[in-house]
Amino acid sequence: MSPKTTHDRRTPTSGPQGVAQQLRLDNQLCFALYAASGLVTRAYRPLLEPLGLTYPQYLAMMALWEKAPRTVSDLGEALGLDSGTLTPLLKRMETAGLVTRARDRADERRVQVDLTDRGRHLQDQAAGVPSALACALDLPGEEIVALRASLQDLARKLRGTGK
Amino acid sequence: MSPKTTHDRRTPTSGPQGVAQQLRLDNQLCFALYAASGLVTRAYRPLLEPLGLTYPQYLAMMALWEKAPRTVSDLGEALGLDSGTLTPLLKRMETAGLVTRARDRADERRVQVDLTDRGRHLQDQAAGVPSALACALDLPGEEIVALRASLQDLARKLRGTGK
DNA sequence: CCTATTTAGATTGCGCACAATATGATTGTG
DNA sequence: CACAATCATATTGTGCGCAATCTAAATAGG
Repeated sequence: MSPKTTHDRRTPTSGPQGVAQQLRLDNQLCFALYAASGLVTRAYRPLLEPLGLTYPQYLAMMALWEKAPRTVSDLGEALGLDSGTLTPLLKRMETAGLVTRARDRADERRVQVDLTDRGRHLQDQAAGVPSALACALDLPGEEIVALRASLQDLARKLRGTGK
Repeated sequence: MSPKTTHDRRTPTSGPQGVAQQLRLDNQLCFALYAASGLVTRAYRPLLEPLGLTYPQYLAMMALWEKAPRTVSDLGEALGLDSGTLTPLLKRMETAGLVTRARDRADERRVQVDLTDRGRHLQDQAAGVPSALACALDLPGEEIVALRASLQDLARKLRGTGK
């Protein structure tokens, strides 16, 4: 939290017309990120609908396929979501028969989320999803790697300042 | 995490360990995008709160600062949002005194959204937001440009397949 | 003209997403 | 042991975001 910031003098776009230019949607990295993220979620929808999953649920399943059982907060840390989002999401997945939720015997504050057989089995059906989407993205492999690295770099920096 | 490829198993683009490896969160460009987008929205929150705006509302204001009045669908096209999202969002902004919504006299199906004086004035107060966030991102200018270009490229490709 | 189709928004219902708050379990301290 | 502080999760309220559906206005075709 810097008290007074004077960083608006360093860009070549500052000045009388600078502000309006900076506030243009097309010039904003952040809007490009927002728009691309929404488009990707939409692109997943038809692929995930046969599996009965939404995109955030699919991400939660991926986290569980990597490691289960795990606690709600562990899952939240992996996904960058809090309990206010995860609790209802996991309840829906429990209703769908994909996961179980049970209080940890050793520490009753925790809830252990585990996969059901059906949830585990879903991984086989999801096997084709990443490549199907990669196909829709139609980006060269190097660019995917570079883009992912840039985004992870950005995320790392924001995580530092955020919390 | 060596990017070395081994034998193909079932999928055409299988990675080092096959399906399980492809379904790892960290290997997914899409999750990197999802996570980064959420982090950026969170990073904007404290900057926009003094202006009384949420992040999507801020994007809508930017679109209106570029051109106003404009119709709901025109705004929706610029932002990649539909009327189900925009109608309540614009109503909240109307309640906040930032915009007006009025049926087009010439074509009563359309609703023209325009800025109020207060809405126009807000642009001055928002002038420091992009640079403050750029500061938080802490990315070299070239990388921002490259990242934005990659995201826009990706968005263009997805827009083609989506609709 | 007069109906049929198309178009622009609004509405409804569901699912994230998060801040603020509440609840109950565990840990720390005297 | 008491009891305050902390911790993990749940709940509540607000705001996106979209599919499906509805309404009214504009346009097309006969």
